[in-house]
Amino acid sequence: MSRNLQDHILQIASELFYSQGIKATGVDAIVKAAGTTKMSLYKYFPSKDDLVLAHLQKNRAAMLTLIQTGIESRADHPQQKLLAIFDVFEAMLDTPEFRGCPFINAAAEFAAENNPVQNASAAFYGEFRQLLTDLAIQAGVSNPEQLAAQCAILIAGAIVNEQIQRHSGAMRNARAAAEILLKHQIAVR
Amino acid sequence: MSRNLQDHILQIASELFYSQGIKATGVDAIVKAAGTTKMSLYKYFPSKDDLVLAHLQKNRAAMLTLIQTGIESRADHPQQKLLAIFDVFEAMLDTPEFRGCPFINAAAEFAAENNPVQNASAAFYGEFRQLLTDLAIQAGVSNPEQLAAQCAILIAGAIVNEQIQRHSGAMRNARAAAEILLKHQIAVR
DNA sequence: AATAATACATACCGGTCTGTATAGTTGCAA
DNA sequence: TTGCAACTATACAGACCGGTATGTATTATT
Repeated sequence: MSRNLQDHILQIASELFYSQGIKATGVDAIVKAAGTTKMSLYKYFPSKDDLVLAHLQKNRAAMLTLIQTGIESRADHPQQKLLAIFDVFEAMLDTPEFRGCPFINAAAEFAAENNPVQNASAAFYGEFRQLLTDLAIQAGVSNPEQLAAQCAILIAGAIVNEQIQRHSGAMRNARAAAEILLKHQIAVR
Repeated sequence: MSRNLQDHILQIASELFYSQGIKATGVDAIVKAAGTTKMSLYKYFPSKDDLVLAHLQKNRAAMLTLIQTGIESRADHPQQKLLAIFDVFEAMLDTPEFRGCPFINAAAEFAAENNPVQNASAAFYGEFRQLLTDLAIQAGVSNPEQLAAQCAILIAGAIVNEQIQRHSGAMRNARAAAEILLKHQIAVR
C-alpha cells in the first residue's frame, strides 16, 4: 500500500494506463480500482492530463534508476555496461505484464505535435540517449554519438517488435547487432 | 476524388486515423470531413472497428508496394536493395505528414492481446520481415533470418525515434548500422 | 412511367467521458 | 469536547461516443 493517497492514486492509474492504454482508461475506472472517489483524485490531479504527465514522470524516474542499477550489477567495464543495457531490457520484455514502452505508447496515443505528452516522451529519450552516449565515450569508441543513437534505435525497435509479436527474441538480436557495431567502432578507432 | 463513396470514406478516415490517432477520431468527424452521413458510412462499414481494420489493410497494401517499387527503382543487386529499403523509409520520415508507423501506433492504441488490430499489425510485420529475409537470402549472407530481423528492428526503431524527436537523422544512423551488419555477415560467410 | 439503388437529412438512442457541486463521515489534535 | 482537515458518497452537468430509426431526394435502369 502507498504511503499517502496521492501516491496510491498515481500508482493505480499508472498501472491501468500502461496495461489498457491511456485513452481507454476512464477516470471512473481509476477511482474504482483505487478505492477512492473522484473528488479525492481531482484534489491531487486537477485534470486527467496532469495525471497522465505524472504517470510519465513516474516511469521516467523508475526506468532510469532501473537501467542504472541494472547495468552496475551486471558489468564493470563501459563496453560491457553498454551491452548489459540490452540484458536489462530483455528481462523487462520477458515479463507477462510487458506491453511496450510507456513513452512510445503515449506518443502514439497523443498525436498532436508539441503536446505535453510528446514533450515528456522526447525528454525521456533525450536522457536515455545521453546515458548511452556517456557509456560510449567511456568505452572509447570512434563515434560515441552515432553508436549511442544506434543502440537507442535498436532498443526501441526491439521493444516495438516484441510488443507486436511476442517472444520473437528481438532484444537478443538487437544485442547481437550492438555487439558487432561496438567492436567495429573499436577496431577502426 | 475517389471512384466510389466507400473508397472515399475509407480514404478520409485513414487520413484522420493516421494524423490524429484512431481513438481520438470520432465517427462524426469522419462523416463531416468526408461530406457524407453516418448512414452511408455504416452501410459500407458495419462498425468503427471494421473501418479501422480496413484502414490497416489499406496501409498494408500501400506500404508493401511502396517498398517494392522503391527498392527496384533504386538498386539492382540484393545487397543494395536491402540498404535501399532504408532510403525508402527515410523519404517517408522526411515528409511533414509523417506521424510514425500506422501499425505501431494502432498496436499502442489497442492494448488487448489477440485483438484484431494487434493481429493485423503482426501480420504486416510478418510480411515485411519475410520480404527482408528473401533479400537477405539473395544477398548471400551467413544468417539471413537474423539479419532480416535486425533490419526490421532498426527500421522500426528509427521510425519510433523520429516520431518522438523529429529530424534526428535516425534512419540514416539505422542504415549505417545495417551496412556494417551486412558486410559483417558477408565477410564471415 | 415504374422501380430500385444510392445517398442525404435529421433526430434520436443508451452509454460514457471529464469534471463539479453538495453533503456526510472519519480521525486526530488542541 | 470542540474544531478542522482529509476523505467519502452520491448526484449531476454538459459534452461526446458509437450506432440506429425514419423519411426524402436523386439518379439510373427497365
